[in-house]
Amino acid sequence: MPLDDRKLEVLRAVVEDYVATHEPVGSKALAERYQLGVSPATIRNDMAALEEEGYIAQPHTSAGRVPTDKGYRLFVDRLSTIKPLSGAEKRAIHTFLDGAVDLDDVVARTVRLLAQLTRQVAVVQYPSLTRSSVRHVELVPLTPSRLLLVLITDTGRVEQRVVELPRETDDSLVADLRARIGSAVTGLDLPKVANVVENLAEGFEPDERPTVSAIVATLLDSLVEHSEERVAVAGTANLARFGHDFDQAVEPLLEALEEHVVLLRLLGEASNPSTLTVRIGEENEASGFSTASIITTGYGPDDRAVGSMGVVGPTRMDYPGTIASVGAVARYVSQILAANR
Amino acid sequence: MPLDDRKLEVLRAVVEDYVATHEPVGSKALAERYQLGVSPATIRNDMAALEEEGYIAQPHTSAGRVPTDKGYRLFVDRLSTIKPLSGAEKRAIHTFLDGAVDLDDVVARTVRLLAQLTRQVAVVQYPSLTRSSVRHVELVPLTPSRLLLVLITDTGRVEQRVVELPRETDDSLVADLRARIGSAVTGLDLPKVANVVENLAEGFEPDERPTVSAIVATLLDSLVEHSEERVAVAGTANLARFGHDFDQAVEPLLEALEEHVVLLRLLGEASNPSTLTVRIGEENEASGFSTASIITTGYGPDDRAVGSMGVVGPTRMDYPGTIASVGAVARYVSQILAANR
DNA sequence: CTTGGCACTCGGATACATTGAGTGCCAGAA
DNA sequence: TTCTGGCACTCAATGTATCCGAGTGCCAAG
Repeated sequence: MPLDDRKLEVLRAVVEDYVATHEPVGSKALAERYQLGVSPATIRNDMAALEEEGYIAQPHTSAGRVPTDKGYRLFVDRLSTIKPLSGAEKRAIHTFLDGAVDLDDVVARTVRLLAQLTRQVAVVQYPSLTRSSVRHVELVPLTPSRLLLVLITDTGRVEQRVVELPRETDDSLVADLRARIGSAVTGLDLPKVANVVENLAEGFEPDERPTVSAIVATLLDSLVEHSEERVAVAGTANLARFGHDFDQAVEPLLEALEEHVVLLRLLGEASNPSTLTVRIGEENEASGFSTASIITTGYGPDDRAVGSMGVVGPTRMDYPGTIASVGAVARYVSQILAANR
Repeated sequence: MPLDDRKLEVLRAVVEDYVATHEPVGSKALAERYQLGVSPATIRNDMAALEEEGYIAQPHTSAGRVPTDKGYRLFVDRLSTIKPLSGAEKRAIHTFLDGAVDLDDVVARTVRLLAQLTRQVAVVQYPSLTRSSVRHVELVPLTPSRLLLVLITDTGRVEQRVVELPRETDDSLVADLRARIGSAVTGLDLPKVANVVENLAEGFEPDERPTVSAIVATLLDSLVEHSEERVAVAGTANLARFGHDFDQAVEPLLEALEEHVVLLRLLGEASNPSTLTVRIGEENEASGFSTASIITTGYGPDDRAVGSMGVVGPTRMDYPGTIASVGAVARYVSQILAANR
């Protein structure tokens, strides 16, 4: 049996009411609160059909209905329109993000802003190194046998590593190295740095090569091959506050939120800043997220996604509002990144 | 009535049993589990005396006793000896921390290690800028009218800020500036940088002064005056797992843990790495921490504290074990910082 | 000062009755 | 057909009564 328009209207009403009240919703309550133009008995029949198709379910026999994952999915895909942000929300985005002094600050402010707007847990990935290019490489001598390698990307990330040199090295060699490495890699995508840099040592005097190799090895190892993706999390207090919204324990969620590897998998890799993904309940393969929904989107300058951000909340979340918030914040952050390039 | 030795023994037993079982402890259970050498009736009398003095209390008439804040305080101050770490724990500290590649990594690993060892929420403050000195200053031109100011401290912190220049500036001026600012401030404590640097512009040509002033202003404003103290937090999942240990909601705790300003006040400023502070229950003036205890210590190379670290847990925590863990981790981190100097 | 005995207290567990929101189904109306 | 009102039924949640026992305070004897 196909679902006619009224049944879809009933599903929408069930979802909206359940999200608002957090209680199983019965036919009578629906008839009272929504203008469906039919009696509770008719709604009961429709609900029975919706249950038959798996869009809603009963926690127990004598209770109202609750949307299933499938029901939320249909709601998100076909029944909801994105709720425009309020003026206050728009203003909050601007005032919150405009004062950021550097990339770390942008990310920190963004994640707190998202958590505050959506009242859920927010996650923001730092711009991925593998999607960035080199803006500048700096070598800072610390002692004759140690130096600091600083790498600055076009997205504003600044990474540094201490390099232990195999022999004492004077400042002029360091300056020479800085110039040659710099001109070799500046402007390059980080994944391409590997190709360019690995034969760099050959252009030097034999007794300088070990030093060059040490630096190059550090550059490659920790910044290209083992480059860590970093993430920031905020709003875990919202988990405690609205934790009972999840039908299961919040503990596995909190654990997952501390496991950045898991988080990164959850964020997924967005190829395009303008696409927004909603994963509902069991659609998340990660364990512990069966009663959670995740809304993610990419961000980055000029439709080139350099990272992802999103929020994690109970499946019974306000999808239209949350989707609008995540989208708006991502767009504004993308603008900021584009302006700072 | 002064507390004789046996009464103190009883208090110790009450604390230990309550921490182990998390249940109010009665006279009979004490007589069975601890070799106090007296009958339950005698223990009852002692407990009545301890209650009279405010060291223990009864949740309700027909229940056992529970230590009060005052009881824990006495226990910590006079009745407990620091529990030596197990071999596994010592090994964990070493293997966990030895692989750190830079300061951010040291802090990140430390906070996770602490959370894991103590099974509580761990907090680590980054080495304070105000207690650090300048190791290196770098100016990286981004565009003709913007440059990146990078500051590296002796504790390994790397801070960067974008400076908008009032006019276009060529590389040679930047190089000159770098050299002069560098030689002026390298080695100086950050709080002293302000004095040295504010008249630096006077040594330059009049048309260069606005540029110099812009850089100096950024340096002062964001790195000396408004220098943010940063903190890392881990183990919030432990709050959920053992949250019922707190007699009240964990929500205000989670909120406080996201408010880094509050956290910094809680950590307090440790002047000496070897002193360790225990604040129990109501001794924490911060709201929401009335059933929490905080154990903090400073850390830093050579008995010079550059930051604090600690853990937050329920008042009914294993004080001897937690104190030992916090102390050991802080000492090892101090060593690492000393070695990397 | 310590101990065994004893009456007393009271939170928590158990059992059972009551309530009411909500359902499914059916017969009659539109 | 499709909708509606009526009605019996289900079952979680709530309330009530009762019991149980860990634990106490007190007292008199050792």
